Amino acid sequence: MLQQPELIFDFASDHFNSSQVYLEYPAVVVEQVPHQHLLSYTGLTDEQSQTEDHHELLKVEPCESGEEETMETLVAADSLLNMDCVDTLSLEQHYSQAFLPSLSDVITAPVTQVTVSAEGVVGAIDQSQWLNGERPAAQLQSKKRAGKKARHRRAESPTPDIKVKKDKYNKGNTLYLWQFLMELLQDRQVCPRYIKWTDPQAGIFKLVNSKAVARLWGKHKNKPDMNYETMGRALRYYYQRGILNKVEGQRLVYQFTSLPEDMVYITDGDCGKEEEDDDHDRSGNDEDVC
DNA sequence: CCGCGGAAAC
DNA sequence: GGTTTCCGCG
Repeated sequence: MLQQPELIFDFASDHFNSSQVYLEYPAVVVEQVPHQHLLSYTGLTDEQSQTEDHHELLKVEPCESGEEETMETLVAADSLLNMDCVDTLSLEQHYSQAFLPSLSDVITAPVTQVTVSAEGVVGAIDQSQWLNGERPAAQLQSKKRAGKKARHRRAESPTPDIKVKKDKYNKGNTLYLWQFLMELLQDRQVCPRYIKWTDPQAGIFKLVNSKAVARLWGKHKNKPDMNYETMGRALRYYYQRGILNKVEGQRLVYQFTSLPEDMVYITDGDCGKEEEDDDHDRSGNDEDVC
């Protein structure tokens, strides 16, 4: 019934260990980062370094029936996306570098509408990598998790130690736009509402509320003037990089050329349903969307 | 409003 | 390098 916070922490730290190496250092402050929210994106200083704003914004109203995208919901969703909860933190780890070979392969696989993901499940840590393929794949990864065994003490020390990771991948909070969109696609706060799959298995999604998505993106990047026109340009650059395709004829509809191994798909018909393979007792945080 | 890609800045 | 910003055009 109750979930042990220790487990969660263990999960988180273990997770980090598997792909990151930057938490070896004792408590060295490499550099001061001006913005706290930027810091918290690193996922290490999360619990302590939350700003007050986020505390309020965190408690999101389950589901506002209003179709209008209010600023509150947007911000709240954003904060939920980027920090504060372990689940989303672990999500970032999913976006290492690899891609699936191709979507056609995925389609042939007996994939159901709902794919189980490792988030929140202690023990399913190792599937934080994507299947590797031979896309243009601007990024290639040889092997992450070398024999590094950093053990991470997650104690509530009153001294907020600031760590800045200097990894080759994903410096700081640098979620790429395509990663960010995938996060959105897996977040019930925004998925059916602002962005949604139209054909999950084909990687086709629609920016139902382009304005809202752009605003979330702008918030993430700290670009208050972000809009769909600008974000769309970035999206269009993905064409030539083989990350995205445009679904022509359908406005606001794009397609990922490849998908992560353990994407959690949220579809319309799947509103109140949770996707869980095990029937573990769910802690009482169930709040259904819609 | 959406979509496109060149160009340049960041 | 990955956008961001701006633009002319469709």
